[in-house]
Amino acid sequence: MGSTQQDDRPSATERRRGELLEAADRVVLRDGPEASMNAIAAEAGITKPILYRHFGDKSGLYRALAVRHTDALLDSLRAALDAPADRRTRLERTLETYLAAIESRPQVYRFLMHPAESGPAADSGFDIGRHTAPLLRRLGEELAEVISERLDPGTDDVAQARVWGHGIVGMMHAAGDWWLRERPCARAELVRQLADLLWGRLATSPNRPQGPGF
Amino acid sequence: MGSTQQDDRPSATERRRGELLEAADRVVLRDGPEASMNAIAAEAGITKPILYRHFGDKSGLYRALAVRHTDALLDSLRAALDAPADRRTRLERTLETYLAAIESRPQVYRFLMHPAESGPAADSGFDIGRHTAPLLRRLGEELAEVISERLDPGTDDVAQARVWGHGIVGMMHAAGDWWLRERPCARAELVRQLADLLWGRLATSPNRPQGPGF
DNA sequence: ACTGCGTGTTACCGAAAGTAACAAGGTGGG
DNA sequence: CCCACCTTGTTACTTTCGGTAACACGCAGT
Repeated sequence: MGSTQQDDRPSATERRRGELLEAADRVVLRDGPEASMNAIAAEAGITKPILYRHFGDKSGLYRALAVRHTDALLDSLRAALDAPADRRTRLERTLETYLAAIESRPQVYRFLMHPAESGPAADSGFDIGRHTAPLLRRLGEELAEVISERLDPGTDDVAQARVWGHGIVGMMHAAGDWWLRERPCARAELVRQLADLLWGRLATSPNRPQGPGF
Repeated sequence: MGSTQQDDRPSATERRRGELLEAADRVVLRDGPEASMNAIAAEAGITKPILYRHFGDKSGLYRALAVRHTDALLDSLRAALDAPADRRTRLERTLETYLAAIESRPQVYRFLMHPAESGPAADSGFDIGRHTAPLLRRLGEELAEVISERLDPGTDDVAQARVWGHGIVGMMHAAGDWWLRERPCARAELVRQLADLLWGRLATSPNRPQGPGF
């Protein structure tokens, strides 16, 4: 507090921190989320304690790393989500953007979804989902915002927007995860089928003629 | 091989294994997924090497544990999914069942979703999602089966059923995870809103009158 | 020149996964 | 009767990794 410097340009420390993050990024993308702090330090050309001075602990480093990628992905998704197009087109573009992202850089995707912060925290309280990637939560909230901005609030509760936001994001995530592993179809096909699902096709599809009914 | 015994009743070894699993279950539900093998062994009244003889390694133990709970949950979900009722009712009952399960035993839920198997495997290949809980995959396949059983296959590709299965499961999971953490509404409310979403309400809801349009 | 501060080091601690190597108890075959 | 054999159990060890203490260099500003 009280620094006369406006610090618009990064201080030396901040630049160093950025360099360390880039080194960490290289290692994590090469070795996966279980990369050791020693390996990261070695890649950066230094030793462990410096990492700890900058990031506190491993979770801190990983959080900083995740924020970077998450911000980048969120930016491109926001663009697709806010584009001036009709609802269905925007949905398809957003799905497309997400799937293209996870397809082109699966290691990043894997890291973001599985931070694997297995700290010896010995937390006695069961805070569910402390390990789940914050990316999905942020995305869900973001989408909820867009939904409640665009949809008539009289349509239903405002809470509906948040449920839908998280629900849709979860659908996208799970389908994307499965698709990335099994590659059962082209990306465009997946996009269309998910959009169809959200467009109410589940409700209107006919039953099998001779099936178990309903 | 070649045992004349039909081994319908559990052998002594299998019974022991079951006891160990129950002890592990107690510890994991008390301490979370980061419970140490020592702690589990202590709870079972024995020492580590025995656990390793029975389960190979920590992942093995956790897998065995997860299979138990997953099977139990899948059984109750199958019941709701296959019940003789109309499509919407079945959907709502299934959502209800799932949410009730994760609500009543959040520790089990947390364990199943975050196995945290951080083995020193040093796998050079990036098999995405090796860490994700198999529960969701199994559930997705299960639902896909039900969908393709019941829906007219002429409606669209058979592949559609799998996309929808995984997508719907992901929606349920993400919404449930968020709901469990924030508790923004009653369970029945959440069920209704998710069902509405899948019933095409996203497509038919009107825009805000003065909003950004579309 | 002295005082800080940020950067860097080596050397260590503690916890946890995983692994010998060895001991004890029961069981069937000679 | 006794010996091999299998299962259960132990103690004691290695390795790896997250995290920390203590110390050393370089470079501002006063």
